[in-house]
Amino acid sequence: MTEVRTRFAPSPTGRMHVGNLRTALYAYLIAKHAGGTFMLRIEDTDQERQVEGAVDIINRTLEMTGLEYDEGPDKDGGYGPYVQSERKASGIYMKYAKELVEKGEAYYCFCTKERLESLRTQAGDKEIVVYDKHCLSLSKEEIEENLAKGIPYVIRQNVPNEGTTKFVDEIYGEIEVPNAELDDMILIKSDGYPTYNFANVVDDHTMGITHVVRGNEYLSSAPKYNRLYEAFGWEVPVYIHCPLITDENHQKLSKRSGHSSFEDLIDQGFVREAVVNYVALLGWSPEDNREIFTLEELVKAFDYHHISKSPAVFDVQKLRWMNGEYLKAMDEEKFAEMARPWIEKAITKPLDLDRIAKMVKTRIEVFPDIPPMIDFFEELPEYDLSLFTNKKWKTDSEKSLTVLEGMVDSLENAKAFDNDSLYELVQAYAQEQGYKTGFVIWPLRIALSGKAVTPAGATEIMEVLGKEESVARIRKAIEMLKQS
RNA sequence: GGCUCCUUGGUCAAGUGGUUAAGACACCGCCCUUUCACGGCGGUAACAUGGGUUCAAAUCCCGUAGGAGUCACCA
Repeated sequence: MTEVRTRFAPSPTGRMHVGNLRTALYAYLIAKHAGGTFMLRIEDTDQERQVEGAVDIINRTLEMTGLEYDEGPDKDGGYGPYVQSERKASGIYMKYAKELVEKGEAYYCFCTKERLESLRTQAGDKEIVVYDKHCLSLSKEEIEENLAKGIPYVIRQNVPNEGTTKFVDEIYGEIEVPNAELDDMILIKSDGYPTYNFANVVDDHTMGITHVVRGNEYLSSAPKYNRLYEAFGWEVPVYIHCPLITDENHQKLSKRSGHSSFEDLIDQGFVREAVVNYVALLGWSPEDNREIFTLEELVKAFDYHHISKSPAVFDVQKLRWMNGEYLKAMDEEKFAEMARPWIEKAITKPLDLDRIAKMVKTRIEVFPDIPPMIDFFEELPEYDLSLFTNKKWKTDSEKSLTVLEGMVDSLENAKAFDNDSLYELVQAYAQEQGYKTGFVIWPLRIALSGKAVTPAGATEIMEVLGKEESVARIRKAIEMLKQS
């Protein structure tokens, strides 16, 4: 059996959205699962859409996600160059295009933009152009003459209007389309660059790609590819079209519609492993019911035959859950380090930030959840006295006042101000008074944090806050309660 | 509009002729708990639709409906 070779072939036009990322992931997994080669090829045939620094983004994203390629622009594996503009310079595309012209599978076209415009027709809510093969009838002499005159030209694929073309996709099975539907697509543009479609076929073949992994949006152009492979007499690779990833409105994810790129997600506080893990599960499922996978585990488990056909909605909710799982499983030091900048957004005082990180670790899903959760450490927020009323603990402002007044002195005089000692103190007081512990804890929490929900118990908050601040906050609560 | 693909709970999904139609997220309830969270237990909720084929259909066939993709000198 021949080695499996897959490729990720992005065009450098900006940030990488999750659909792209998943395509890259699947291509990587398919290659690695089979012990094959994963390649990066840069498709920069559109000179106008180039975006400065986009190649860096691609590299950075692949590096961050762990999708290490075996061959690429900076890693020659003998199939280079790996950048299409460099391959174009060698004349490879033109050479193959001319070969097709020789075979009658392609032809020169000198039509002007204006003439093409006149072919434009309305189709539903869209305008489309179907080329009318006008230049196919040009004689050899006319073509020579036009070329000699330097009239701009393109080379188009010649698809007959009769018959049908079939192709086989590993996921979708056999698909057959009428040739009349297949436009005579441009192979070589008037600037001499190949189009994506043509460069793809030439490169995939010359670079030994065995499995073409790409998005479902290309499904309808696959038959044209097949015709090209057949015209050249090349072996058709295995096609694996991945189902679309859509937003909650079932529209294809795209940069243009403002959908999140991988880097956006990282900026939003997701961890890279969680994003990769989540994206792997959009459109593919393992044989067992497992959901949490490292990249290595995905490599082992990934069988592309289990890729599904129907589009998948990108569900941020579930990504958040998964991210939370990753945070919980993360080791403490690493979490503290990653959480640090978010903690510092809310806290400038010299508190025990690692301790706070620990509190927050099992209670958040993404890092941005942190600041609003802990801001009370920095400064006691204004709060409503109604917070002192709690049904479960059967307490209210009046009872809270009693409790706080009953506790404040012993807290002030406490020798040890750590969590355990404080808890003992609270418990002792509760027992002595015949209260439930929660009945005492509740007012303390409110007084200390001004919040009904805190990332830790009252005694732990006191430890972090320190005696002075804690007592001050409790006294303040007593004042407020008295006044009301 | 033509062509192509898709259609199991709100979402991701298992399921390939016989199942009480898994599981996860979300939601709800209970338990645990120093609140919340975590964790544990439980619950609501699905085979788009109409015809076939078959003893038997979520699974096979046909139609219908709905959705999506695509129809550039963009990829």
